[in-house]
Amino acid sequence: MSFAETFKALSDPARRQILELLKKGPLSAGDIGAHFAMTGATISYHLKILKQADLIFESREKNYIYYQLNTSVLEEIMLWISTLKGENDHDQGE
Amino acid sequence: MSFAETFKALSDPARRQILELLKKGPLSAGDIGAHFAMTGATISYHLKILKQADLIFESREKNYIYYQLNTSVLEEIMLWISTLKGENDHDQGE
DNA sequence: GTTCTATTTAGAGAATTATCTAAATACTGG
DNA sequence: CCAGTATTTAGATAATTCTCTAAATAGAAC
Repeated sequence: MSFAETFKALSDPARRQILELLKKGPLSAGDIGAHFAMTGATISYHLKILKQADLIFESREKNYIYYQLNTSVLEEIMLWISTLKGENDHDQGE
Repeated sequence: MSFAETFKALSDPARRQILELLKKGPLSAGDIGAHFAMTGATISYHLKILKQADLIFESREKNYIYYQLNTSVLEEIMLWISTLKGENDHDQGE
């Protein structure tokens, strides 16, 4: 939810990779786990953190939980970085 | 230097605040420290991490070390986030 | 309702990170 | 060179984070 939470969530390589996987479309927790050498429990832990940071959301279907990228929070991060770069007032980077 | 390093560096609130302070211009380590309830040693620790992530650079003058924002790495982060959002091929967000 | 599959939660341990105090380094200016 | 100020480094500790195993929950399908 908070800014700090989002940055923290993005700070882990595994979590960033999960986001990259989800870029192509929704995946179940199991599908995601198949890409990593981690137990399902650990994947679940990372998914929880991404969820709390609002970077992903889930939808349940049949026996599975599908995870999906939520891009709206990324906008906020972009804005923070832009502002830091001094591109506060104008919307066009140079 | 690496991507991972940059995100890690950005994940700490104090370090983000340091970057925000530096937005207005160069500051000495002491000046930066004056804004926080931390010892100088801890500030130095955070500065080192920001430096290693290439988010700041230093220039020595007299008895002081001045720190300054380095925006070039921020571009890379922005790009990564843009790509994640699916704005890969076109440079104009919608 | 029992069993099977998918996922999460709980609890514990190892690794990493943030912080402190004390000491070291670096530079200034007499 | 000596004394003073600014900053970093070293070493220790507390807090946080990542990971695991084992157990719990949720739903599906028979």
